[in-house]
Amino acid sequence: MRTPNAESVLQRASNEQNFLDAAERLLVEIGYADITARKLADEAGANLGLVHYYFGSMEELFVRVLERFTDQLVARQRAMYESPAPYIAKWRAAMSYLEDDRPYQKVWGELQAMGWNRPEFRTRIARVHDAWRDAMRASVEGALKRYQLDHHELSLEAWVTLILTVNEGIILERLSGINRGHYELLAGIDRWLELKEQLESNARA
Amino acid sequence: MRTPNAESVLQRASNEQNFLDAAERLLVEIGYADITARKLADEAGANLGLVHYYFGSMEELFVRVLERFTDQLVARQRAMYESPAPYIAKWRAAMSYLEDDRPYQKVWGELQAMGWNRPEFRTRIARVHDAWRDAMRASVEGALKRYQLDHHELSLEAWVTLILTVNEGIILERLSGINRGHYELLAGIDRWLELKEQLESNARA
DNA sequence: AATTTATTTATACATATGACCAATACAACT
DNA sequence: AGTTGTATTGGTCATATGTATAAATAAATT
Repeated sequence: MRTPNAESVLQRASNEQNFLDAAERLLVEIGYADITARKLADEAGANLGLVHYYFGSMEELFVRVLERFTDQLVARQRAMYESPAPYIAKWRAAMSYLEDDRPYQKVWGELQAMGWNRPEFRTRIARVHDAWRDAMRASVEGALKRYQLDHHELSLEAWVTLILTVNEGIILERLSGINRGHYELLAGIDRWLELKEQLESNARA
Repeated sequence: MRTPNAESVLQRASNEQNFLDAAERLLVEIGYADITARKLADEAGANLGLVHYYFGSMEELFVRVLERFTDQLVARQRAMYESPAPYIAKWRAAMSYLEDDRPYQKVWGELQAMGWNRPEFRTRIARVHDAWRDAMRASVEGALKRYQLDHHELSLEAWVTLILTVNEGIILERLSGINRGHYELLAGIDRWLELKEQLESNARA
């Protein structure tokens, strides 16, 4: 008789994570379309047979990759927007992610592209978008009030959509190696936010 | 002796277009990753051998799809922005494309996703983005002057980037079945443009 | 130590794939 | 009609792929 003890359960989990890590690296390096069970085992430094021993099928492996990645993504977004920092700080934090996390964005892009042709994936990706949207809404609402933009033409939902789509558009362009105008737009928005912030703090003084 | 006459040259070209059309349909229906020579021949209603006879390889077939599609895309963008219509009309034309051309957008998305892992593709896609940007610049510049936005915080390049990335973000979200906030944002921008347009025409009167 | 279960390895297998080719059909020109 | 180059067809081939499995190895419990 042999029941798995705590240690071997941990070991098993760690081995699975090793495969998921390898899969993400391959998403970055070669994209989802060229990932095979053999390349994955190779990248993970493990035996081919383990892919199916652990995950049952490549399909299931990709589901696990998607689940782990999107869970992390949502957690990160929530953490960022839930902080009590002023909106401009959050904007800048989001922008620094945009700069630093190229591999992350490639993974996200590949997973989205997979979703375009797999309904199960697509619905999960749509849920992550919704979570992102929900996480940032309160923060944007506060900023609109603080900067007195809430009586303008654009509704809160419209502002949130604007911010989200600009972000997504920039990420998408970068995946194609396009950078033109990005710095100018982001710097311009930064200046604009700073101006609003100053106007507001002057008014309060 | 037999030299190909005009008719058979046309016939050949038409057969090739038939394959390219079939490839685009498959991009929409199943995505680039699942397209095989056999599925393509099937979709085109032609013999498998012809794929290789006409294009030499699948790789070359995809290059041809990319070339034809991007040429059409650039031509369409130029035609739209070169018209003498006021900016709000161009914006509305672009928005109606956004509504009507779902298959077009799926093809464009798939080609971009292919580009993420194929440098030759990526550079061509970047060129199309540049062409889009160049085509709209003069038009945006005119609008900024007309609506007296050119002395604001955002430079011309920043405005162009803003418009482009919002468009791309919306398209990207739609590919994942996401529509939240799109109507509100687009309607809000439309109202804002209309307001600017009215202010301007009143000032002139 | 013996037994039982979990893990790992190596290999096998049916199928799918891109590429290729020989044979045939076809159309144009002499 | 005969010749010549093109278009089309059906089939072949080597390789790659996902999955399965039998054998080997390791580890825990009795």
